[in-house]
Amino acid sequence: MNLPPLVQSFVLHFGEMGSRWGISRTVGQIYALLYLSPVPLNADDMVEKLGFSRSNVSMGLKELQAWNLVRLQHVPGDRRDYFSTPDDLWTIVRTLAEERKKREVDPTLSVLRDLLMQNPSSEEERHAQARMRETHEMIELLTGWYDDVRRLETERLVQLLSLGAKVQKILEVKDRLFSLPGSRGRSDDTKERA
Amino acid sequence: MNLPPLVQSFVLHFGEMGSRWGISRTVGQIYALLYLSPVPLNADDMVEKLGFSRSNVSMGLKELQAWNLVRLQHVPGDRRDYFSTPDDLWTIVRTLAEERKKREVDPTLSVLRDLLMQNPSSEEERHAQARMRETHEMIELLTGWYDDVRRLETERLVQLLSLGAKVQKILEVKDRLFSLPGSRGRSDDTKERA
DNA sequence: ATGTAATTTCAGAAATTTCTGAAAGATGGA
DNA sequence: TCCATCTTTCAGAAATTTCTGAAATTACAT
Repeated sequence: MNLPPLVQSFVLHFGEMGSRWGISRTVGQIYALLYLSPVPLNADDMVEKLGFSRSNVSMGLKELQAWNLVRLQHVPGDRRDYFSTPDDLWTIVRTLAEERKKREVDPTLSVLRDLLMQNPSSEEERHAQARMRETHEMIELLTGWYDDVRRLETERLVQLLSLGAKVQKILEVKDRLFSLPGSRGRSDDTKERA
Repeated sequence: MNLPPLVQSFVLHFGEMGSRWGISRTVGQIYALLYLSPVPLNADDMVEKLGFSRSNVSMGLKELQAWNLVRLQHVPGDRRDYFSTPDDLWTIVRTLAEERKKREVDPTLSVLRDLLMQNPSSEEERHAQARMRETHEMIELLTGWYDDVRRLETERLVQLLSLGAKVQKILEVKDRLFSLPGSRGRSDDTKERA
């Protein structure tokens, strides 16, 4: 591996982390390298810096493209493909969330919906289905929230995240101000979503 | 595999999903089985229902215990170990988040902090460090938020999630009500966190 | 203590995933 | 067109992960 020490440590760490996620060590390293690079890199650059085979780099780049995580560009007068990551880290995070949802959450939701349609033919299956219904509801709640916040502009999103649980306080104020006495002040909020 | 069809489909699906996460197919299946089961199960039950070796089940249970995802219990007059998942799905989700943070995020933060302490010895390293700083900040923002909301009672958390991006609207109202003219109304919100 | 039932460990087998080199396929001049 | 350069594909090699059976360990009852 042919990299400045700081870069190398980062690249190695992300390789390891990569394998805890769905991606391979190689792909993790390629991405880390691109992420830190001040300029776009071509496949041979990566071969040279990371020290694995040309074909492995090719595979890795293909996978990163499937994840929408890299941009392919061209340098004038050079017909090799150059790759880079988006400059804005938020763009990367959003893409990551989107793609993971597509690969992991959506298929699960679809399986759950399918199983919930079927008729339980025993007490055991009835209980299992109840559990699945619960699971389905939680995932819908979570993805519903995600679907909402991903539409926010980054600045707004950051603001919201910085606030953390303090939103809670503001909600309480709002409840006190606008709810009818006796009401919990939630009905209209929760319904509107649908 | 010796399971009612509904249960089997669910178990198989979670086995596959499991391998997209850090856990093996086996572990995923064991957990899915426990999750759907109306009663606690012992290791032999699992061997019988899932059809893999006793030792594999033992390993799987050990891993699930390391993740804090199962409860070990005993039935009177039987000295085998029985396992179950928490009844409350939120408890499971919270544990999952906690453990994943511990395994994935915390080590990354620590590597980043370490690398940010070091002196860049080239323009390339300087640029890389800037990128790492950005990364570090984003992770801190995200985990800060997480740290905040995980303390909420479940009911409050659900309320917050149901609200989705509509909090934004309420914040705008609050800004209009309480900000000095010309101020963006953010300074106190963001500072208070520290 | 001794025996029995249950659990864990662990070395190697089996399966899966990752990686490579060689060959095939593109692409863009001359 | 042909040639040079770059990229992709793919079959098998290498590495890693998962799984098993046998042996070791633990825990409890007599």
